[in-house]
Amino acid sequence: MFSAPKGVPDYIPPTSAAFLHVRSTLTRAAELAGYGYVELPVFEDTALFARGVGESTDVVSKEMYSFLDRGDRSITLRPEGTAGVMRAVIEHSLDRGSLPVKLFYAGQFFRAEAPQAGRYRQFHQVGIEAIGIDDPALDAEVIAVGDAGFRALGLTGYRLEITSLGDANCRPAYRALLQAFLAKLPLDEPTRQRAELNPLRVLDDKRPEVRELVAEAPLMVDHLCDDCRAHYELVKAYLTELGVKFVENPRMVRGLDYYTKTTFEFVHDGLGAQSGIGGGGRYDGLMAQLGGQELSGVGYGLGVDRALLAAQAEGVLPEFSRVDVIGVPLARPRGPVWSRSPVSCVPPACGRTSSTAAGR
RNA sequence: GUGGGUGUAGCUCAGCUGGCAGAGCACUGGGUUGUGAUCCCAGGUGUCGCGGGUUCAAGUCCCGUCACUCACCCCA
Repeated sequence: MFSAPKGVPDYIPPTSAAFLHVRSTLTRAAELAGYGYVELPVFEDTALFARGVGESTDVVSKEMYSFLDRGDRSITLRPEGTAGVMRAVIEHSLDRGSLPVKLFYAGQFFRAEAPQAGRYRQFHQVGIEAIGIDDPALDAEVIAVGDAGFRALGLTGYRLEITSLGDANCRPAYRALLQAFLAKLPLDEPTRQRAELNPLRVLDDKRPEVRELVAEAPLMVDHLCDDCRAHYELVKAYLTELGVKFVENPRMVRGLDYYTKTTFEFVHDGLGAQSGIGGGGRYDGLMAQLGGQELSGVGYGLGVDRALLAAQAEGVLPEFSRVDVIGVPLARPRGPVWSRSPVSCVPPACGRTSSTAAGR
């Protein structure tokens, strides 16, 4: 007997109806905000992700599904959406029209991780990208659209965390400062290596003893350059203006290298260890890095699978009825019976009769 | 990759200290009924994950193995 590959979910009735509901609710929020749909390939040139996401990230270094195609080209099943959207924008010169370019997508993504509650090897995201405008108002808009999607689902048990990661001006100096701080701490070897590769991640350590050690560590938000600081302050002001509630989390970590300035995450506590139901941020250097113009961008990815789990945990999903009408035969149907009814309808099945019909 | 938990009917699960495999739901057939609803009767429900071992006797105890799962890690 066959079974689905490890870590890959099947959505079957009745849960599949809820899955569609969640996905369409999240995409609807993007449509309502004026974003245009892009349908992009599920696999791309491996180098696109390596360069876009960052060679040193876990996603690229050990979680990609890569293979050689028949022409010996290295192909990778997409682990995230932004790099592919940037590629398409550049390839089709969308960035040469009016800015910002506003796009959304929905689909499957793949990461070869150990499966866990809310973490799958094939998972589903709905994402948006807004490209070409530096204005912090755009950051606030993107965040608000994501928040609106979750709210439309009926979710209330999540919080929005935001912070700023600085940019090429201020982050390198901060990073050196943090590494110098961490080097003086009595950390175990794996953590020491993490401090070397991605020092921010150490700030996010779950172990209480480590949290205590890094309690006094310098934070990026205290070392932002003037430009980044002003940007961050405006994002917060705009969010407040939009009525979007948020909390600042200066220790937030994102898994992709391209983020600059604003980053954010939607966190839900009802899912188990994998609490992020969506996240995103600004990525000002990415377009240029992938061979496009020097254009900024900001976007998010929302986890459909996790949003579904969250909605189930909160009990906010509507009842999904597969059919509105059931046809009952009074005599044995003698051929195919198919209803053209505008309501969903189960006609009497061939080869079956009710005991009533059979008895008369 | 490293730990913990769980593998028994199609599904959800009982099975206490070794002693003949069980319940509910679902399913099939029949009966009642102007529903394929409800109710009643009858019935498949099974390599007890797999392989060894201990024992007169293993679903139960021991070893191994595989799968699933949760957690670390990482993240949507």
